[in-house]
Amino acid sequence: MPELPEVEAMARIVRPLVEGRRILDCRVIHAIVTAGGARAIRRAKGRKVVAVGRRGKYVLFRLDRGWLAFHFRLSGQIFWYERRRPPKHVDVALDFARGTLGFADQRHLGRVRWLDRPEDLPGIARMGVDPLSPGFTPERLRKLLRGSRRPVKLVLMDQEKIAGLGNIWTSESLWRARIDPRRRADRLTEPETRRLAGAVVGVLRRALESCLDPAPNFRDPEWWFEDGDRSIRVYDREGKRCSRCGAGIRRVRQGARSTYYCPGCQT
DNA sequence: ACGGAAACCTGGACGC
DNA sequence: TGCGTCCAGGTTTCCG
Repeated sequence: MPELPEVEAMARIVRPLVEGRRILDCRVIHAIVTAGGARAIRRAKGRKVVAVGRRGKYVLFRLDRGWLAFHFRLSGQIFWYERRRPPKHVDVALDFARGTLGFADQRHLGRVRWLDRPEDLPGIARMGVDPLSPGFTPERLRKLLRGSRRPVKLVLMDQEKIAGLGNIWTSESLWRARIDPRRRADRLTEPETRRLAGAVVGVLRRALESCLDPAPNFRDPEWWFEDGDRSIRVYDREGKRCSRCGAGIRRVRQGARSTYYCPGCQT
């Protein structure tokens, strides 16, 4: 489920728990999340976590030798607990001196990988620009959009172009920029592109703030990001009133998934 | 190269 | 209550 803001929040909250600490043991409970790399994952045993970061929707642990990459897909989660009292659905557990970090995914779609270098993962090697980095400028976005005849929504979600946007925050960004998600990417005007770039950054910053306040509590087996104050204007609001113009929010299918937009003010 | 659709899993919501 | 169907915020793979 998590997109860039949620993943960034998870990286920040997990950082003080594991950075500088040694992984005393690495246990694979459900090998499916290692995508055939269960053996490799266990190499993390005995390694020290040097740094915690995020690339796109990945959380990366840089170890004193090698890397661990976590991807949450739709339902992946992180827990912090006492080794002998694990929460449900933990697939990979990293034991530290002062606690255990669990990667859990009820649906088993998430992935944990051991890597020599982050670029060994194609999804990371081919990753596009991070929308919260200085490299994400209106000019950069313009170049990305100019090269595609696809609907602008699908281009924004293409991780090889822009890394970190998913279905929710893409819909929200387009609403904020007042652009119809079905528009052909290469037909956006320059002012629209500038507006869109600003909207993406604004939406993600605000979402990150709300993901951090209140911050997720990995010790709580029920934790999840607060949905209430996430400033959602169109996502999952089909039939409800647009807060800007009062028209009814619509849902359409794009790339086999739902897009929400306001037909009144997104043109 | 590009775009579309299916596959990967499980559980929840909904209609009958 | 039970059953079937559809849906889910992501990514990879396959196919035309």
